[in-house]
Amino acid sequence: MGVAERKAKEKEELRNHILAAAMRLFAEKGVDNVTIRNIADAAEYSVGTVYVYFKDKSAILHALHTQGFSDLRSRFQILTYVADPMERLKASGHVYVQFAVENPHMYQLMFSVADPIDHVECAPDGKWHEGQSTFNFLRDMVQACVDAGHFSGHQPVALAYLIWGAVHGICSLSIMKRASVTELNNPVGEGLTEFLRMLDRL
Amino acid sequence: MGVAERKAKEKEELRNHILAAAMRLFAEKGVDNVTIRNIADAAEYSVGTVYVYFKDKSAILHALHTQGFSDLRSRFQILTYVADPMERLKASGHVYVQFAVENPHMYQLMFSVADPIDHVECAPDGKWHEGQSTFNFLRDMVQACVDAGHFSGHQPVALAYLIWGAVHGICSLSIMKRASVTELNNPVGEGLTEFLRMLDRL
DNA sequence: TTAGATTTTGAACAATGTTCAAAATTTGCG
DNA sequence: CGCAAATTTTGAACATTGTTCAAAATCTAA
Repeated sequence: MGVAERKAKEKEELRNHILAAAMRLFAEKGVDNVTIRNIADAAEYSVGTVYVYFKDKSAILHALHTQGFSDLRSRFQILTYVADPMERLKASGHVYVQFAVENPHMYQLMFSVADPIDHVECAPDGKWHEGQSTFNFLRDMVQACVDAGHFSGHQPVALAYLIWGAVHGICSLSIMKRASVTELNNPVGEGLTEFLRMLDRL
Repeated sequence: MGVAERKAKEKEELRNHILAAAMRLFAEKGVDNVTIRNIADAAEYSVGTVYVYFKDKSAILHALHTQGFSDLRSRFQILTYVADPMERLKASGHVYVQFAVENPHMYQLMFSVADPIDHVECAPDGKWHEGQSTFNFLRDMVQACVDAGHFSGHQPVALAYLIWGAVHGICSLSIMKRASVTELNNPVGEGLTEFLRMLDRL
């Protein structure tokens, strides 16, 4: 059945081709300014073909956001080589913030757009694996810090959520253009510095 | 000129009438699910009339978000009576979180939707007064804490931004349905507890 | 009363997500 | 190769959105 195989591969290739075109447009123009017709044009296929490979626009946005989490996780992967858990945790803060600042549109899609989660909720599984595995990585790092004697008096999982929230918050406010009121030159960087200084004392 | 006065009052009343209808729909269905036609229907006027009183949809969303900030600030007002600055700061965290949890759609509009800021940027002034005055309130509270001997080694404005970001982050992740992966019963409440515990030690 | 000003209307337009019958292409077989 | 069936691709068509604007309806003032 060599033909069936080749066909399957071609289908997958075209799907990726459309996705790549969507990603290009999207990184440049942001979620709100990409249309299905844009994507079809960029991929050099018709609108109908896009709908053969993706159920609807939410499916495309979900696929893109999945790539974003994949990218973020691969950046975290490097941190495995930082032995001290507290140093690893702080370094991951820098990695996270850098990812957000470098990919604001992707960051917005990953955390401030309803579509990807709506798509997940309608799936048979219903679980948000992208977010789950990323949070687990953070939770385990925090637990390693606790095991190393840090964060006494804190509840590890809740603390992990707070850490995520804090770093997310300073990125999100900046990306959503709410940080200008601080009149800081680099609110994200300075905010992170303050947070890491706090963590260091625990 | 009694007539001109009455006319002016009637214009303002109709504007508020439309806004009130928009607010009702919006609090119930969220930003993404309210259309101009919905608003016109709810206000019992035609689509065209809505456009007489508001330049475009962004103007409506901006007006709504302004009411949200007005509500939030009036909640903060009560805290003026908490004498100890550290207690005041912590109480304001609870007030902020409660506001967000009680008004998720409004919170989303205030911090995770581009429209209000776009509208501000196109205005003659160009400054985001709603956010500015709210941040100033927080900045002054943090400064009062510094004056009372807290937060040594921290930069007040950057710290204020971090505090805002942290509390915003735990609210935002929850409201945008990204917090389910923590498997915490009450991620917002537990996250805030962790944060206030951290602040207490500084 | 009535002419002019003001307010309100809703049909019409462009842009969007989505569908689907038909056209174009590819496959499998005699 | 030739050709029918299966597959893939197409783009016209539909519903819904934000938005505009000439006309209708209403109100004002003399």
